[in-house]
Parts: sequence; C-alpha cells; structure tokens
Amino acid sequence: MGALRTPQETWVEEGLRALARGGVDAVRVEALARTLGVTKGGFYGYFTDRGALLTAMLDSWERSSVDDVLDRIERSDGDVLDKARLAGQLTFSDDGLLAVDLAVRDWARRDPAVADRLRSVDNRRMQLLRDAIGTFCSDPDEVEARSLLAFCVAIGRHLLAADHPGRTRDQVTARASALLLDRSSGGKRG
Amino acid sequence: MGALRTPQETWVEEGLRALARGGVDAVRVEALARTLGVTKGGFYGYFTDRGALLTAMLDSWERSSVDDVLDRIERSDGDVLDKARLAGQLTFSDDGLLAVDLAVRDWARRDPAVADRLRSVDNRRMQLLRDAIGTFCSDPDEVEARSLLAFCVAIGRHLLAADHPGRTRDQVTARASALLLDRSSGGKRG
DNA sequence: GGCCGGTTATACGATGCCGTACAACGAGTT
DNA sequence: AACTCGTTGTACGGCATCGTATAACCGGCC
Repeated sequence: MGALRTPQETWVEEGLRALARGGVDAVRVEALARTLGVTKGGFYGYFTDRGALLTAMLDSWERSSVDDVLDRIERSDGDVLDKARLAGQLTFSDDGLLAVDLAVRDWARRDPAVADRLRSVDNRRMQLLRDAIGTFCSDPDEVEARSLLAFCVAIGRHLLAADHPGRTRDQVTARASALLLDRSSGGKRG
Repeated sequence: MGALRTPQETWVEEGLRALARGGVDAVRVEALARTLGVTKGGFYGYFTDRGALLTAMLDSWERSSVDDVLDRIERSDGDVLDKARLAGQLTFSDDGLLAVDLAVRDWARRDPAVADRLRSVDNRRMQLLRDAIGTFCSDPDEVEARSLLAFCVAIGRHLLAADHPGRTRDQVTARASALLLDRSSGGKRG
C-alpha cells in the first residue's frame, strides 16, 4: 500500500494555525493545502468535508488545552493555588494555545455546537479556580466572584487594547492577580 | 436630481449588523445588498471599495460607542463612580453595541489599523474607571489593577462560557463589581 | 410633456473556494 | 518486474464575491 504522505494530523495542525491567525473563516481547505505544499487531493480522503476538519480541530484543541494541562497539573507539586496558577500559565502563556483559545471563543459566539464544547472546557478550568480560591475564602459567593474575575483577566488581558502609562500590562496583571489570589488581600477566611 | 434611495448610513448600519452577527468576514457587499433588498449598484457610488465601508463602519462605531456615551455621561448627575457604572451599562448592555464591540475586538487582533482605533477607544474608557476608582483608592498601582479587572469583567462576562451553579452570571458579576468598586471592599483609602 | 442628473439594475470578467471524478503515482508485495 | 491499492495531482462544475462598465430608471425642473 502507498505511504501516508501528509497524515490527518498535519491538516489539523495547519488548520489550527490558520484558525489562530485568521479565525474560523480563514480555515480553507485549498489554502491549507497551499501552505502545506500539496493539493487538496488527499484531504477528502481523511475528511468528508470542511466541517469534519473543523470538528477534528476542536477535538485536538480540547485535548491539548485541557486534558494535557490537567495531566501536567496533577503531576506537579504545590498547593491548589500553585496548581491554578500553573494551569493559567500553561494554557494562556503559550502563544499558540492562547490564540487558538481566543479564536474558539469568538467562533463560539456564532456556533452553538462550539459554544457547548467551550462551555465544558471553561467549566473544568473554572473549577480549578474555585478550588484554589476556596482555600482562603469561605464565602461561596465571593469565591465565585473572584474566580470569575480571575478567569476574565486571564482572557481579557489579551483583548484589552488600553495602555497603562508607566507600567507594563504584565505588571498590572500581576497586581490584579495578587488582589484576587492572595490570602492577605481580603476575603473572609475559611 | 434623482432621490437618494438607500443612503450611505444604510450601508454602514447594515454593515455593523453583519459585523456583529458574523465578524468582519461576514461583511460582504453583495450580501448586504441582498438583505437591503437592492443590488450593489449604488454601493460603489458611496464607497470606493469594501475597505472604505469598513472604515466608515469603524467611524460610526467609535462615535456611537464612545462619543455618544461620554456625552450622556457628562449630562448625567451622580459622582464619578456612578458615571463609570453608567458608562459600562450604556456600552455593554445594549446588545447591538456589545456584539459590535466584541467583533471589533476580534478584528483588531488581525488588523493593526483596527487595533490602533480600539486602543484609543479603550484608553478613554479606562480613564473613566481610573477616575472612579481613584476616588476611594489612593495606591496608583492598585487603581490600575482594579481598573483592569473591572474592564476585563465588563468584556469577559460575555466571553466566558462557564456556568455558575445556583447563580446567574449577572449575580456573580454584580458581586465581582462590588469587590472592585465599593469603598468598603478593601483598597487603601485616598 | 420633455429634459437632466444622480441613483440603481444588469451584465461582465476575474478570483477563490467547495466537493467530485478520475487519472497518475509509488511503496510494498509477489 | 509486474501488480495492487491507498495517496495525491489534475480537472471540472458550481457558487459567491469583488470591482467595473453601461444602460435603465425616476424625481425634480423647465
């Protein structure tokens, strides 16, 4: 039998790159083929159509941005707070993962199926935050509010276009994280 | 002289609706014409090309989402904090404005020109928050951090897909706002 | 009524994309 | 060396869009 020259994963990876760069609408079969240096000839051997590629891309994204991260978290040592911080770093520091995440988030606003998948992903991430913040804050409503805030900065810091005169965005974010995640910064103790 | 049947603003408005619904890539001349019940015949009398429409849309957006809002703020009474809250409501409660805002934000990630315009808009909004938070918090770094957090929830609450068991997103957001904007919730007093 | 000028419809060529059909290829097998 | 069968290239028809050119239209004016 003939060799498998450009396997399914290659299409998925390139698809995710295109998604990150230009949103869902930039994921075009023929365009991907061009950047891969092939024609779309083989594509329809793996995928019934463009939609099938998009689903495969979501599968791959969910695996690498949640499952893989959770695995690494579990094998790390440190308290729950450290784990939450590590999770944030792992999923929102990698430029590739971050860009895909933002693109998926935008995509989800227009596609209910994508919204569902994102919801399950976000729920798992949110639980990490609740566990972490719950260690030093006993009011469940405040835990929820702080978790929401933490999640919103994690994403929002990359969407906000405002400047911080005399400071870097990272500095401001660090201070914001401290307000939310440090035992010393308020919140009823548990 | 002949009457002006579908004026420039009509194209811009419909363009913004398309932007809100499907992102920049959904703003197509012929598609807009169809939903307007005309052909693209007249379009190229007002705009040199699709790009010109996009710029006109940004102009209109900047006016209605910042200038108009700031005007209404100035004419309102209440302290600086009330004004900031009102600004948030005005720009992020209207479904139309909100959807356009999110779409522009995504668009800005790929188009430097759009990013520049968004930056000037976000800077003006951010200053409202600084002024408000500065009334009860004297540490400039913390003012900046809280302002960032407030801005991030304002946007992020519409991007997060997570659930809040036993609560609504609005309830959690309200609690989060209280954490950030109430004098009583920490922060060095000014 | 008939002209005028701006607005709009229609028609066009070009481009890019989708999904299909089929032929060419080539690695492994016999 | 010939065969096989999955992988790939090529070609096709269809569709949507862009921007242009040109003709039809129509309200206002003489």
